[in-house]
Amino acid sequence: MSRYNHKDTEAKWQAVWAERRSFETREDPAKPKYYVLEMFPYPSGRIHMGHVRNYTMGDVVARFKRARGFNVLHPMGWDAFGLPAENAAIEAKIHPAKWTHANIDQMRAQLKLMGLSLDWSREIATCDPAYYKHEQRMFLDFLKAGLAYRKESWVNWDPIDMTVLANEQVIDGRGWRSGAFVERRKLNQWFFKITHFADDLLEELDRLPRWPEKVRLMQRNWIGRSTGARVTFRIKGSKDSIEVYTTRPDTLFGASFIALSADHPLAEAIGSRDAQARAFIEECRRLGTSEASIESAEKKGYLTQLKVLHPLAKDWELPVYVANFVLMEYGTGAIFGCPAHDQRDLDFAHKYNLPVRTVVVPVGEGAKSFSVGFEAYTGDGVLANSAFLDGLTVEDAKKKVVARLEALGRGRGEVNFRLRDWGVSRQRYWGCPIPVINCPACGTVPVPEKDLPVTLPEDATFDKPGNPLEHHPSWKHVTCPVCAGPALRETDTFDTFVESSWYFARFCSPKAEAPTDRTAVDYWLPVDQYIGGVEHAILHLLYARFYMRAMRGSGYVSVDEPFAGLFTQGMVCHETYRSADGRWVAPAEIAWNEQGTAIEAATAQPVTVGRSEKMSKSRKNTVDPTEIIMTYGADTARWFMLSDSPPDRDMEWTAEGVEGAWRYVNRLWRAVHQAKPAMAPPGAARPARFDDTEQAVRRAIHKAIDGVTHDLDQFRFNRAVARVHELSNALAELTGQGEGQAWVRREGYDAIARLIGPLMPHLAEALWAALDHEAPLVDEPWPVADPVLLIDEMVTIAVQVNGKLRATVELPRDAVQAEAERVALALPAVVKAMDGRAARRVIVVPNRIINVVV
RNA sequence: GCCCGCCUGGCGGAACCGGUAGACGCAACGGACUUAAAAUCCGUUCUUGGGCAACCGAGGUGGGGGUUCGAGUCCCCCGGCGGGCACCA
Repeated sequence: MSRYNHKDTEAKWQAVWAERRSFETREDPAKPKYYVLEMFPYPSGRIHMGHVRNYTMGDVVARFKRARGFNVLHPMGWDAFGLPAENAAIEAKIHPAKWTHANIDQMRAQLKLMGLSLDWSREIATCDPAYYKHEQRMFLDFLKAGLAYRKESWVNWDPIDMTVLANEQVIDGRGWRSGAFVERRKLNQWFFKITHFADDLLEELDRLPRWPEKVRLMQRNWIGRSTGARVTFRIKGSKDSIEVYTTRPDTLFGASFIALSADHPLAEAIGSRDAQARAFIEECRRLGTSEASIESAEKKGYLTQLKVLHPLAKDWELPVYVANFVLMEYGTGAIFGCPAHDQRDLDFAHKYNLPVRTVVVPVGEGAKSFSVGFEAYTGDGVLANSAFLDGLTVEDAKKKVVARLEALGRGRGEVNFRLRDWGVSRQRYWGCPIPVINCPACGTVPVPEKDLPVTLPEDATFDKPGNPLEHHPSWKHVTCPVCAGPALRETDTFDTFVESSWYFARFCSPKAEAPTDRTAVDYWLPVDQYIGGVEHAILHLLYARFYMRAMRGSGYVSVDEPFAGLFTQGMVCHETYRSADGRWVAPAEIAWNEQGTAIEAATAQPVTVGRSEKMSKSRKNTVDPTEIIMTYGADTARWFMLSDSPPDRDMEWTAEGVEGAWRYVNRLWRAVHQAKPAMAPPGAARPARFDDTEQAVRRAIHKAIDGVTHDLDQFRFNRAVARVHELSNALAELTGQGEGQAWVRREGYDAIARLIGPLMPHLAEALWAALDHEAPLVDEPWPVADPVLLIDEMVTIAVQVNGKLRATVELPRDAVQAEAERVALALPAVVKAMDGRAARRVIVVPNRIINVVV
């Protein structure tokens, strides 16, 4: 027996799979399909451990489902547009396309070392015109369908990246990528009308049972549906009125002011003739999103000359403020303030000496005695001081007041969403060009389909800030397809989230003439199991859900929901190391001295060991997957990834852990070779009888098969790994030479090879071949447990006295209750614990526990 | 501030539907093999008391309370950690 050689073995089996085209897939209506997809990577240059974890999990699922008879689609591609390529162009003077493709080549080679069961014939890169031309074509469809539109709007402007960001890309007032404080600017922007599907996107979340509840909740909150009312306040001495949106129309009689957003048209109108108002509005805008601490920003208002009339009471006038805390983008951009029942309104009222009228009284409090002090009352209760609403519950009052407003023509029930339309314009080169032409005579004209794709000019320059497409001398100058006059091409490109919103559909028919081939997408979609990081819980997953609906509307697919199952994996973490002068030190540069303290290998100086954190370049606590694969092999890396930590939780990468996995790989290899001399040949006839030891090991084998099957079905990879360990420990107990043992040994090691097939595919193949099987394991079916062996004949039953364990007893399975009780009560330890007292009650849970109560 | 999740040995974690807490791995310690080391193999390891021992007892799943014959698991309160949203009317 030779030592296990991971390099030769892994290369050999990868070549075998490639040669047999084991993972190339076609539609086959005769077989059940299973579409497994991991979130495709951005080609940053090198794969990292997060990728390894993600793709290992996906590969386990793909190989497992394949063995269980599914026609499995498991593709891979590249999310290839994006800023880093452009930054490389600026910094390293290399063209984004060249940079991107070089990275893809390198990462593909790295991924291939992992032995993933991918159908590489379907590989796509989103920066390829053969991909994005379909995106452009679908955009034209969306435009026709009214799902894409352009509007002048306030945008989040990233002054470093010199581009617009979606709301979702602004984190704590900073650009998600550059970290720069975001400014507010008014620009003409393209939008996708995601709000058109707001209700549907929300409701369908309830029909995604195989999504984590956490993700569904996050999307629910993000969509933010609220039920309320739109109320019209007439302006005193004018025909005009102010519309407000409220979720608490029941508190209308507690109103003491109206507040307008600084961006409200009426506020702007006031500003145009009132210098003080104008100054205030400008102050609000400067604040915008650019201050990190909106939270601490003071609530301020400017009192206008306007008065409005209460819609439900005679001669009740309310003052109108312009306020810095009212958002134009939500509701109507105006609110009515009810200080008694809203904390922010209460603070505002105190600041500007406005009345506080309590109109909801908690149940059990007297209407006279209860009043609001410095804390607004937002709970449930009964209406008071509210005319026709008095005595009603909040719930009933809402209904009644809305009915009254509707009858008077002063308002109506309305639903609002927090969700905003998706701004997709980016002032960047390395993205998909938006296929429209702006003609001074004809306005916005779609690029005719025959002129697609609109490709990026290759000779763009990256030496000055801003959009290279805008700077390009000729690219944007075109003739209008309608009037043939001079016109300008749209120089904005799509947000890269557009490409990732439909790539999974393209994988079904990656070479189709049209964006999709209906036969293919109807066969494969939806994705049965999608796997990726929880950081995409909102943006990517919501956009993709929107996109499927839009694509369905244009006839490209017949499903609304792209991902039937979703699994969000945890992060890969590692200890951090810092030198005395504060530098981060990479794990590869760390050594341990004789006292067991960490030192920097190069300088022999001690380093401080910090807590385990997500692997990141900035903390330098990364471990290079390729180096691990070179040293230990892909199977070791995969095995360690799957061991110990549940896949949805963060895991810690440790050198000891990898070593442990490596030892196990070698132990299994040795065990099979040592067992072989006393092992029945494949397909040997089963002996007529097994002795107790043999029968016990057979039980262990079949329980392992059954357990691992369930574990893999439920993403409990760590448990599956533990079960394989248990099985190999059990097999090691077989030390005899007899015919029965030889047969059980065969059964056991065959089972192990099959069970680790999805987990450590190369080692599994090598063991399978060493076990004298001719055909490769990759085409072998998944083992099936013998149900007879899953049931024990004898069971160990715990015996408690007053809930405390006193003894255990071996009984035949399904023993008669009375018999079990008799045996238990006779046990010396039980008799002792009962101390002469009579049993008041005996609880017998069959095959499990007996509890004697005295 | 609002919403959600989590808390089990030295560590990662097991524990089906409320039924023997600590599977499996890591680490540590002891031993075997070896001139020695590595590798490998065997054994021990929740805490604590008693015993030469096999063993016998007590306590134990963040803290407190409750439901139950029985709670890591269910309920209430408190604490800690993590995540999401955050002027959303």
